[in-house]
Amino acid sequence: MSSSSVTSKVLAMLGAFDADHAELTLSELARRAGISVPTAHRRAAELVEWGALERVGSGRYRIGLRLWEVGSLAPRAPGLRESALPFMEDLYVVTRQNVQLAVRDDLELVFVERIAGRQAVPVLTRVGGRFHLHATGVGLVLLAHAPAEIQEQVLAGPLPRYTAGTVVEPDRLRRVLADVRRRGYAVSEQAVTDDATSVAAPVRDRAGDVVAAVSIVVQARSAKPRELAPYVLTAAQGISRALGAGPPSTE
Amino acid sequence: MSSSSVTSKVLAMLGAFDADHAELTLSELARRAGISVPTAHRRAAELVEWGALERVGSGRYRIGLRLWEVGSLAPRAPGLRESALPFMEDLYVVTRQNVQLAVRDDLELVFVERIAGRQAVPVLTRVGGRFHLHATGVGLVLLAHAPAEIQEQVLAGPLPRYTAGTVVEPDRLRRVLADVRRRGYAVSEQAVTDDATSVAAPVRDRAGDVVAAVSIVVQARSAKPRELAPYVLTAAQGISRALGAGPPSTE
DNA sequence: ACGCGTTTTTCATTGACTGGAAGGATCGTC
DNA sequence: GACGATCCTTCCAGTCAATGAAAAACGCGT
Repeated sequence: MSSSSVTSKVLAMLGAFDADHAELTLSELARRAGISVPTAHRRAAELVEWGALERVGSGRYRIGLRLWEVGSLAPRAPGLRESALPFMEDLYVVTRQNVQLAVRDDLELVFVERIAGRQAVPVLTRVGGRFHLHATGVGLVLLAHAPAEIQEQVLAGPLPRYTAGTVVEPDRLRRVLADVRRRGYAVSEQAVTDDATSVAAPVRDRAGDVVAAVSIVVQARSAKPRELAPYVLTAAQGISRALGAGPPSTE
Repeated sequence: MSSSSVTSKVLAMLGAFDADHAELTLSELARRAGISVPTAHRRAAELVEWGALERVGSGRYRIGLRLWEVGSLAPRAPGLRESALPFMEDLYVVTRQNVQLAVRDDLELVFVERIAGRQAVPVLTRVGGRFHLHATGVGLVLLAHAPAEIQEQVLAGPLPRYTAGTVVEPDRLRRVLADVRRRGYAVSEQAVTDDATSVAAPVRDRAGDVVAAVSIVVQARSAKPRELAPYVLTAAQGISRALGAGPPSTE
């Protein structure tokens, strides 16, 4: 795909938006997409007409409802979320803590769903957002069960440090991952923020492959991972069953 | 936008997918998008490389995770959902029934969020799906508060009938809409399926405009709309407050 | 009214795009 | 294994949609 094709330019325009740049002027959009202003203007007009972009009163562009609608057909995120939500609800009702669901895409995780009650600890995640695999509970589960070449690529770094508790030494992370697989769930203690601990478990599909991870995120100072794990594992098993997975077995 | 532009063809390809056609062969994709097979093949390759489409083992195409990620930035759906979810959770915990959030796009509603416990009545909605405005609870709320020209267009029909209870006569629908505005909430009794009744209330933004509607859907035979309304109204007011709306006032 | 930055339009040029045709791949049937 | 049908992938001569520099229009602040 050459960066001179129309499709690549249109996609670059869609990719110009992120959580910190949810609204863009035409000039900003052109600059971030790496194309000329008149070209961005013309392509934007088509995208607006179709609904992929919307233009607000100030003349700024933002992502449109239609794009989200079409994106809602993606089986790996909203489709998965549909199956997982009842079990995540149950987990939320029982624990009243943040419940999260994530999938792996290449070397990163993508947050698919999050249930956050109003008393829950603040988390840095955003549904639809991406994150590194090596620090969060869900990330550790996804990494521990990822193909070997993915694990090697992640372990080859860079592994950013978020807190003093983030595991960034490859050898140590390897042992953490082996522990996740042996134990059947992951604990991430103050590895992303100093006040949060998460417990995560793997979600499997019909073929038995780990396709997602579900977790709860609690206050670090009141965290009791060993007590929480059965709840998370139960939710993960429920979701797995909904995805057609067989009964859980020891790995 | 001419149907001969590249952008329109790419968008037509994305639009070729729907809930009943979540996976498509190249030939189906080309046919549904109205373009030639070689053109679809080339554009699909670019879309796959970027992540907007994914290709599965059978060679079929489906919507890709990246498109959903970008779509998650759309303020009118997932952004709104973020603010609404805690209040919807509360409503779900109290009622244990289906909770839905929808927005209006032109002459239709789009379901933005749905919380469905496992004991709740089956509903026909899909997050990201569209529906007519004149039958569901959320649709009636959105229509009742829509600009006059939108209301006139919807009332001009066609108004499909789903059940014997669907209001399809324009004069009668007008009175229903006036009732929704006067009362402050909408009741849709067996208007979509024979076994479901929904109670819906308006969600307002900072400017006081109705930007969404929230509802619960319950079994028709056990429905008591007047008892349920306060719960729905409370959730709607909570969401409105989260969106920056002022205190509720009599309309 | 003026200056400046942003947006929108113009237009000659051309490179990206096109689809019919050909070839390859897959699958089911005999 | 041969054959036919369908789908997928590539080729290529011709076309036309796309391009960006430049100009015009617009909006805002002083």
